[in-house]
Amino acid sequence: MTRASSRRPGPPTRTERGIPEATVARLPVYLRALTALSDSGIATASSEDLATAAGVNSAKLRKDLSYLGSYGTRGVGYDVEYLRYQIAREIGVTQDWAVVIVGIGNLGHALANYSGFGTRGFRIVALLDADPNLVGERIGDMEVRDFAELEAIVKADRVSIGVITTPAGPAQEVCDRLVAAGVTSILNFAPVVLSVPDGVDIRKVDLSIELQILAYHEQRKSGEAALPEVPELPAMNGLTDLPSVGGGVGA
Amino acid sequence: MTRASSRRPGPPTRTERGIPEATVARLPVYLRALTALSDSGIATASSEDLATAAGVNSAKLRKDLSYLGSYGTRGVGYDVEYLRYQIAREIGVTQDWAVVIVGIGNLGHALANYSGFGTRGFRIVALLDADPNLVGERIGDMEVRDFAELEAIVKADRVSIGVITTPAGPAQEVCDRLVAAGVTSILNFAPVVLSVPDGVDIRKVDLSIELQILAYHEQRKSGEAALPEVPELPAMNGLTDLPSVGGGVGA
DNA sequence: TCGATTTTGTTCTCACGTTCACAAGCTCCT
DNA sequence: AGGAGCTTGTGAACGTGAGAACAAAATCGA
Repeated sequence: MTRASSRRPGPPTRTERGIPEATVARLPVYLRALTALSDSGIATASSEDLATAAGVNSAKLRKDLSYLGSYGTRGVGYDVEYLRYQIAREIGVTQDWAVVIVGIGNLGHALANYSGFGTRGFRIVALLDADPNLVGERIGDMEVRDFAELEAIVKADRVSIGVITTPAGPAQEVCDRLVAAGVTSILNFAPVVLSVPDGVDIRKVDLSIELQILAYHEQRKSGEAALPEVPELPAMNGLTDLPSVGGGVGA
Repeated sequence: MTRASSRRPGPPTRTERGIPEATVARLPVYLRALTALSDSGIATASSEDLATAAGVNSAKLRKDLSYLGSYGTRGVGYDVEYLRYQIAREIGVTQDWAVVIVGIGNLGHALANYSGFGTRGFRIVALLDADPNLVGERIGDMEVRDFAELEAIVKADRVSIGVITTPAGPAQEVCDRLVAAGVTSILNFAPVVLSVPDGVDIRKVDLSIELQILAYHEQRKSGEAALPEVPELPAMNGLTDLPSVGGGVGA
């Protein structure tokens, strides 16, 4: 505890038992690669094999794994099953996490039907929507329940992860309700920036942002020097249809 | 060309007219924030206003925008409409990009119905699936067509972006066909690592990876020191059901 | 016209992430 | 037993990204 001040500047301040965020984001990829190897009956794999399967280079993979401990054998490689278990444990998917999905539109439907929810470790305990027309509908072996039941469900099932698949409009309110009910991790598919208090983790998945990033690079490829000629002032007149009331920064 | 060697070490080697990847990933967020401000009738906004709306800090926002040029006015802020146009142009969404979606399962359905496809700038020109039972089905104002028509469609509509929403199995083959047909940007929802030749951009959206990242942090919160006790060798015996044929690195 | 005030654009520094390269350590063969 | 041959784990160099801080430039009021 009091040794906190004695942290020497030697290594890049490897946080106490903390794994770099970039590494955390790759662990699930390694986990999937290991599962695939295991399913093929491969018992041992080198960092090179694993790296290829995971789509990264082997030095990065070895460094990532080194944050978890020394689970390999020099001159041999990694035991697939053993490493798989260690990574699963580190991520936390050896236990089950209860998940609620809020907003049963097209996307909510798709996620609800996602067989096995991608990977084991997650259990959908409720599908919620505020639309009375949707409540009661059966999806797979689940039934859509009223959003008003949120608090009871979160408490009863110890739900720690919420998935928001509502439109942008109600997303912040849904988020607030989730947090108030005790959910501490949120996966947001709505195209808005949600604000949450400290201690709540939030991740965002945004189709249109991904497409726009692709478009940027695409433009660089085909266009190269054929950019739209940098119009210093395009047809701005007439584009601003809105009255611009109260426009501005301060008042 | 020959000036390549004369690159001085002054700034962090700001790539020739190249925008840092981290900045590119944020530009769509700024674009959305600007659109929201514009819709509210705000005509001018400071970097602080914009940063709040976009969920970043203002220094980062200003630095990001500085890569595009000097589009603000000191002491005043940014003209919302003007900046919005400049960012849209830089990203490339002032033109229309033709998109095909391959794999019309639950997720493909959801994306096909996604009204306006999130943001303007993208036009779905075809929904493709290899399943004869799906071909012909109407979704919105589109009809599912046979995957075999891919090449013809890509050529006819100058499709540069492909979205893969198939299961993991056929994803790599679909990807290869897309690339062979001339698609140079791919958005992959299938839970596999796709390999593509140089010059083809690929981005991945993976629900189960996102959930696992959340689970990792969640475990840190509640568990803290209550990790599953680091079993050095768990119930490994019996877990490896598979014959382990040809298992190993070399042969 | 001039100074006060505001806000941008940029520089500098630090932290993080990636990659290289190699010593340490394991297995296998003789 | 001992050396040859691999493969891991890690130290060090390098590149990218984030944030603080400040000079430059614009507006506004007197």
